[in-house]
Amino acid sequence: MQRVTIKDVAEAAGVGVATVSRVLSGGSASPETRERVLAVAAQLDYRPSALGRNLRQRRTGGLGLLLPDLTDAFYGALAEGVLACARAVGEPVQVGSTGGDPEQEAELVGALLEQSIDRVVAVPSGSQESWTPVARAGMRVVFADRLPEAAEADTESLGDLEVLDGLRPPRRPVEVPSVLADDRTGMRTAVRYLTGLGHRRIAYLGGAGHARRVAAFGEALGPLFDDELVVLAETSRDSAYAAAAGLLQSRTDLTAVVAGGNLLGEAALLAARELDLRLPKDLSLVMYDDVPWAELSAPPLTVIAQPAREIGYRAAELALRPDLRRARSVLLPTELVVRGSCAPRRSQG
Amino acid sequence: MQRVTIKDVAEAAGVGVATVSRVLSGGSASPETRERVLAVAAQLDYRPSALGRNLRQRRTGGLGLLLPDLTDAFYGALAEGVLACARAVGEPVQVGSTGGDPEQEAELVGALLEQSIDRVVAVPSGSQESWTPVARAGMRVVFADRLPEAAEADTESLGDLEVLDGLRPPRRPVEVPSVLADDRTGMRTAVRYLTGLGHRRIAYLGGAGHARRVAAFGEALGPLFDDELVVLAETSRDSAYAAAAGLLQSRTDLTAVVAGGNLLGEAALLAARELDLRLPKDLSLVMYDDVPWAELSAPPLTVIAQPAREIGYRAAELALRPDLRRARSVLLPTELVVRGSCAPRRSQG
DNA sequence: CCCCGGCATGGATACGTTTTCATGCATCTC
DNA sequence: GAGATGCATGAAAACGTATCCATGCCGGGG
Repeated sequence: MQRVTIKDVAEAAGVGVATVSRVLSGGSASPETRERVLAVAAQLDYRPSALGRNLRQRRTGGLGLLLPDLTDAFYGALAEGVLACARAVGEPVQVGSTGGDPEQEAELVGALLEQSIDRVVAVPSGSQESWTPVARAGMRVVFADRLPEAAEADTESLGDLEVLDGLRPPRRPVEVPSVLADDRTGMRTAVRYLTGLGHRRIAYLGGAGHARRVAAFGEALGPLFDDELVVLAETSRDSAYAAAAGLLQSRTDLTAVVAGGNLLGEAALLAARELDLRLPKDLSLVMYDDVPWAELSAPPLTVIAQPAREIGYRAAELALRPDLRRARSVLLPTELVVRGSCAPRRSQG
Repeated sequence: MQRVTIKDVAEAAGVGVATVSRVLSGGSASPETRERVLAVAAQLDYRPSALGRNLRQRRTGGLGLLLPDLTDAFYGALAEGVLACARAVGEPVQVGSTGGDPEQEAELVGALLEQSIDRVVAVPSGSQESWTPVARAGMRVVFADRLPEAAEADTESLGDLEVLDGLRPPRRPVEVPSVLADDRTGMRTAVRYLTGLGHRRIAYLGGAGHARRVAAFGEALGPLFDDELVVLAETSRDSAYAAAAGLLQSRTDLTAVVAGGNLLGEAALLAARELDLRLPKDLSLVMYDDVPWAELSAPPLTVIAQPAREIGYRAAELALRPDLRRARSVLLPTELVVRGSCAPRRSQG
């Protein structure tokens, strides 16, 4: 199983390897030479080896994609978007599933580094501090769906920062472009919808990395906000269920829940059923992500639709297209799709 | 942004590059040298470049994964299995989504070839004829979930084959291992369950590449089989819905449907609702794939559960682990999970 | 004492490509 | 017509690694 190399083509065509390379990569060559080389290459079924090219150019083409969980329909759709864009520009994509674990994420980033893959779209699980170095190291990162959160204010690390600031001029922060759904208005729409139905005790059932949404939730609720009604789960169905069950069980006064993802919506539905809470009579539910089954569940779910596929596509575009080099971040609109899982708050009793 | 190379490490440690390479890849070296090299490498934060290694070894590590659609929960879970196994052995995986289109699949295989990635797990969309050459070319292929189908008997290509057979001794077929769910017993269980409930007109709503399932369906149904009650859709939600709607609309005599995948189940549910068919009173439905929402839909769906994640994991194992080189194919059990979408056939009326 | 085997080591080579640079030829300009 | 300009072309270098092979050292056996 000998591979046909550029050298073989060159010999067969009676030209130098440089000429073959030029012809194949669009450089200049005389028409007759070009034609001959192309003919020979086609006849030998020559395929340039990405290995040689990559080594020479000190970089691997292609795109890394890091996300928490392909089992989550939202990320599945997002991934499809990324793949679609990558295919459009002819780049391969290497996928890693982090399980929401910063350590695994770091490992996967390391693997990309090792492969000299220098473009990545990521749904980040790690902290901002863990991403800054990789962006600064020259990797072209695009965040999708959410931004990494600052590590919790650790006095020691703060001290470090101050020392560093004293020694060197403050480094300008690395600009990492991102493609996000507009959580602010999305959340506001949902919350207003619920408050409009008379709900006052509204909970947010979220996941790790939902700081922005929680903030938006708080902002939208205003004085009604009660931080005990915000529950964050890990990136797993079990954890989501535990969080949902815990929330519904401990806070019997709440009348509405916003689930920050389709896994969390699933969990809420399951937990509610377990506790014999009827939707929408006993509990109103708004779920993030307009997954196909939202329409099929009992009751059909009112959802905040995010353009998952487009988020992925745009993010990949930002990462791959050189003409978007200096591109800024993108905020995509969401849409409240009203179905049957919300009802006016029934009078106490 | 200069990369630290093995040469840098060698110089810093005062040894030759060969020694560094040996130490890092487990070759023999004196203990003190080894220690020094490792220390220097760690201190310089040296990461071997996959580029150099790959070129030298004329092969890229890693695994290709080709499947029809990441939006399909079944393939999402399968992909998670593949990724889990790959991570366990430290190999990156390159994912391509074919959309069920043989042409795109071929293109993606080409991309893998170009990258010198020589191991792939595939949910094949192309014909057997399109896969044989790639397996024969030395790529280590493992089929997951289904096998490629023989191209439809085309007289011309048959002629070609005969000519070739005349010229050379028949080539032994390439053994491509596979990891499949046991469609035969799975389907039989489902069909028996439905016939046991009194159903006689049972349809199979399948997708492309479901030849094996159709065969199993026919076998299980025996004399009740009616090939007009087998409908195959393309790999898309639209196509699935069209097929489902067409089936339910044209064959009002049928009382039960087996949907060959969760997308098809979705479609059947949607179409039934559109036609005001109530489940399970007017129509019984068994769906392949125990997706999380099966429990949440109205009614909860009776499903044939396939171990999607394990299928992926085992397939990746077969592709990646060298000690399984001569491994044969694997058949994994399915399970009928009875919920609420099937009922006894109501007496004609 | 000498030779030989074993082992640690480093130099050199090859992997397949792109790109730089020099060369040669032809055409254009004054 | 001579020098200048342009273009097509090929030789060679470089990318970072693994491996072959030769070298030198050591110790043990004859």
